[in-house]
Amino acid sequence: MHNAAYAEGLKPTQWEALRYIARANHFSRNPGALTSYLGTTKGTVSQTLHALERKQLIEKHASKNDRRGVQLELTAEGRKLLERDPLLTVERTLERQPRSERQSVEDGLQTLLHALLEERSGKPFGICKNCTHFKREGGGEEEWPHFCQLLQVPLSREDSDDNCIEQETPRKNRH
Amino acid sequence: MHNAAYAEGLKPTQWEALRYIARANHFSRNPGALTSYLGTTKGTVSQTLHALERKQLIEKHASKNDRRGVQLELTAEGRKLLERDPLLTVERTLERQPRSERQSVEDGLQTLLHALLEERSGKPFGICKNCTHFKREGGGEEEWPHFCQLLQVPLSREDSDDNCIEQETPRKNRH
DNA sequence: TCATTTAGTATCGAGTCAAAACTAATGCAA
DNA sequence: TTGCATTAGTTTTGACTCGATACTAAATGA
Repeated sequence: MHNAAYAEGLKPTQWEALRYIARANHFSRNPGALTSYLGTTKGTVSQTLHALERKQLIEKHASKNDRRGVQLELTAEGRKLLERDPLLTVERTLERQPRSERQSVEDGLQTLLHALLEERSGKPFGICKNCTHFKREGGGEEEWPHFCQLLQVPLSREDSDDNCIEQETPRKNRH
Repeated sequence: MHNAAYAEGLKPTQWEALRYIARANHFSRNPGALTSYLGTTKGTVSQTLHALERKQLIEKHASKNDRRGVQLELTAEGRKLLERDPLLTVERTLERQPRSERQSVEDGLQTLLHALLEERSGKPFGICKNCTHFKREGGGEEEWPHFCQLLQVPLSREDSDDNCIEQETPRKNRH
């Protein structure tokens, strides 16, 4: 898999960053959140983003609230390249397995991931709307129907379906 | 896991190479076989081995039969470092799972590995003594009890238990 | 108001990656 | 036996990752 991740002239980390941006909600679409997701350093991420920018796969915009902040967005080209993501092969292979077998692999890997994260004191990312801070229909407006009680901001439908760096789920099976 | 593989001042590839050398039988303990295992290029492997040599974790010896060849061996230090292999964490985590769950993860990943190898036209490596060319008790001598019918050479007990680049198993479940 | 914190960039040295050019030994064939 | 192709491995180059360190500029807070 490491090997496959050198496809299309990108490096493994560049693929990871591209995937991240595609799936992160807009609070999480910045260099800082990506740094925490990748578990690396700000400097490295800055360079990776610079490389992706040169390849015209992403764009950097100024953040609205914070003039230091950078908002990351995929370009059309970036979105298109993700259709040839080498990781899709894994997905397709898994989909060819019988449902029960696939399920047990997924469960096993999920457990492994959480154990590894705990040991490395990393933070799991998760879908916004599964979060303890998510308040359905708490936003009021049509375009921003939901609400985040942690950040105290209304949420769009898209934000709710994407990954968030602040996501917190009540964890079962902790030991 | 990618992240964890930067432990102990080594890079992911250096760990892979170290592990490989530790588990390969002596026909396979050379730069060429490692290149094929890693699915990369000779040049890259040459540099990685050079780095490991500088760190005194491996040694290069002249090959007996072929004066171009290089025989790779772990140093005592290299062997010792492998006891702190970051991948051992994964092993230990898996061992904490119930047997049935662990088994299904292993089966799933095995399937995934073969599918991926096939797609990338890579060659699976395997244990020498499970090979179609392996002839038990075909060597005659005490120190070299077994025999490889492909390479036409006697095999030591250690060689038989290790991975071989030439390994071929009669595959079930091919589709 | 001024010091601290936070968000991100720039630069450094070690190392990976593929590609290409290289050396030296081995095989093979006329 | 010569001579050429093949094979094993090294070296170099340019783009890039990685952590560490030093930096800039904006935000925060006492």
